[in-house]
Amino acid sequence: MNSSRPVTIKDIARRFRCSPSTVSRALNDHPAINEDTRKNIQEYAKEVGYQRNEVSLSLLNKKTASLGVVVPTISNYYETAVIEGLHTVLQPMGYTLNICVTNENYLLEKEYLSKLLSNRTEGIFLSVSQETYDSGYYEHLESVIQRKTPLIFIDREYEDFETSRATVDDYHGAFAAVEHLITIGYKQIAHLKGPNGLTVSEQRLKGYIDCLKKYNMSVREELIINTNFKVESAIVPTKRLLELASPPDAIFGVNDQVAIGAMRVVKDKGLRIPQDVGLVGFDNSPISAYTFPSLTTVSRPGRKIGMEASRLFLNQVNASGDFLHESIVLPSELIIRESSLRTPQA
Amino acid sequence: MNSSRPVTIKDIARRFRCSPSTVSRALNDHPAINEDTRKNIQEYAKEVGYQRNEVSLSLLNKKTASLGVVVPTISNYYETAVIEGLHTVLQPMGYTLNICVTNENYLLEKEYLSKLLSNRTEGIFLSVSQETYDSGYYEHLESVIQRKTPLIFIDREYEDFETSRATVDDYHGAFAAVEHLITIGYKQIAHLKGPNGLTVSEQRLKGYIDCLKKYNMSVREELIINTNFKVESAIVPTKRLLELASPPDAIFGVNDQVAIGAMRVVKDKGLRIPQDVGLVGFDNSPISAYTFPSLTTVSRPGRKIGMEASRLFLNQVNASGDFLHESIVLPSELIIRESSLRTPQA
DNA sequence: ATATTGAATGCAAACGTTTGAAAAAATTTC
DNA sequence: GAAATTTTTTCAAACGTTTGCATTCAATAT
Repeated sequence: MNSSRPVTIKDIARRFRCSPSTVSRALNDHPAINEDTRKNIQEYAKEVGYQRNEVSLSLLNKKTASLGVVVPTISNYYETAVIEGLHTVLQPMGYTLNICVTNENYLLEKEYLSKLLSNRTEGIFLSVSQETYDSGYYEHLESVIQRKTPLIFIDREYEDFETSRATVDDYHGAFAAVEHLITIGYKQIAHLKGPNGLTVSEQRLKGYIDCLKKYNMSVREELIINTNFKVESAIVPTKRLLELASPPDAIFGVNDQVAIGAMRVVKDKGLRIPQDVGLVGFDNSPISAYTFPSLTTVSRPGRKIGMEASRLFLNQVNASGDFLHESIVLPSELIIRESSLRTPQA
Repeated sequence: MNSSRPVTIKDIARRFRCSPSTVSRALNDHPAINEDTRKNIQEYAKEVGYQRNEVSLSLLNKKTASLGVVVPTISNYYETAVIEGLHTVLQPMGYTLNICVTNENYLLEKEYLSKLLSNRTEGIFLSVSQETYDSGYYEHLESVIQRKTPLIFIDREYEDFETSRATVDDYHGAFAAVEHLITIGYKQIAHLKGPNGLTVSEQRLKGYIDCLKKYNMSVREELIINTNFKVESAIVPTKRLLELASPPDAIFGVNDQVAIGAMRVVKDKGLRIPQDVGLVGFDNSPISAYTFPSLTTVSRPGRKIGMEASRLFLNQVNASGDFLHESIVLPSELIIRESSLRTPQA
């Protein structure tokens, strides 16, 4: 070991032959401290690089000013946008964000939550992992609730859980996307859906199906294929779609990544976008505006979600006595670009 | 306030009319504890949801098992890959990663470092922000050094700083990219460079220039234009390039985002890739394999960097006495795809 | 019956800081 | 010059946990 012990208030007290209390007060500009004493101590502290041990303070005050952000991944545009939003509101308030990436893994999520509680985190923002969703376990959430640590769901959620949540209206976003394709004149619309069980996947699927139904279009099972949100997971499914006897003339991807993967396959096949195949994604990731053709997509206000989630957290912290949990649903917005803009056909 | 006080070891002791020590030992399976006592206490603890207060332990043991990861952004593939690599090695060892995003902001970086030190973080992985780079300030780093907290530079670095570092060989990656373009037969190679001052920008620029020189090709100032790594920042520069009297027949982008932006502009102009304009990016981001045409790029081993950085940290922690700082430079690898593969021309 | 052993538990200090109350020191007042 | 007042400093407890050492109590050996 080569780490020298950090200098403490006691060290300084010894140096000045005074009590730790005096040093503490001097450093905190307490009025009842002699001006000279204060100056000397502050100077010396600076000189030796004294830095308050926040750990001890946390213990004393039972306040850690740290918040947990538990997400399945940080390699998506949306997740990083949410984190940015949380950051924007909470960092200036002195909170530290402890970002935990679960990789869609239940055990890891559980471990992180337990660790956050042990570390006396003051609040947790959670987007549950896919495994958690699949397994249906939620005891690890119970312990958060039991501790009365504010728990805010972001994005994905357990329907039947008593907490605040900030989510995007995936359903209407998907609905609008499909409605747009229909309006343009596409007849056979496929959906590259997300993993089963996740709210986002299911809501978008539902929007897709309901919209087809509204317009009296048949819902063909073979036009709905699973992906895992990643670009490469769209390749095989899209190929399968295009090889169908009656292939789709439009594809609605569960996110931009998947839509971009599909775009590649469609072009490889020699088909034109949007003339032969229309394409819509989801997320409005930065790159979607610069693909060729640019990608029609549904914008999710990630930053805003982060900021709203922060607000929900703060509400709960400031609430006296009983607190009613809030659900915020932000609208998503269709962004029409080239990939779906062929001249409308009846 | 509605948060009920978490149950402590003292609470349990009171309940069993025994001392806190006994409870502590019982919970930790200390051998000198009566089997019945142990079982009763453990059961009760579970029942009331006791969870060890790690804050107090941190104070007692002077160990926080938390590490700081300070990065300018998490919205790039590379950065998230690095974090994933750190995570892979350090999470299983019980370390918590505290991810701090500086948004390229010097003051924020400074604040984060100071906070991490105050929280007695046991090590810091740092990719300095652009502002820090520009300003040339580094007092905030001095305090880390002074504290003998292990500091590992990832990616960007201060050349003249006494620490360990894990970086990618940007220079040779860029060199290889440009050499490849030259070999294929491109004659006028432009470079969309990164922000001034950053090691990655400068190293790639240097690789580009040195390679041109090696092949006796002129370095045309007007073919080198700045971007900020983001896709949209490539649009105007690329347009300018293509409108030159003697436009480039190939473009080397400082990263994939920029290259993809350029790709869009080139195609909008009606030029073909790779026939009319060759294109190479940097990062091997997932999407680069699926653009149309797919993007030739230089792969940066982000995950590996994270893992190597972890190793450097662990070395330093386990070192007895004086520790010699290490510099690890991992090779980057040229990934040849469609965007540069026209049939070679002399 | 007493000494010896062994098992089980308790005591007290420690980690670094803050803070109300008490004490000490310096200053003012009469 | 003593009392009253004000200024400055110290004391002690608290936050929750662990741990070396001391203690207690019962069982065994002499």
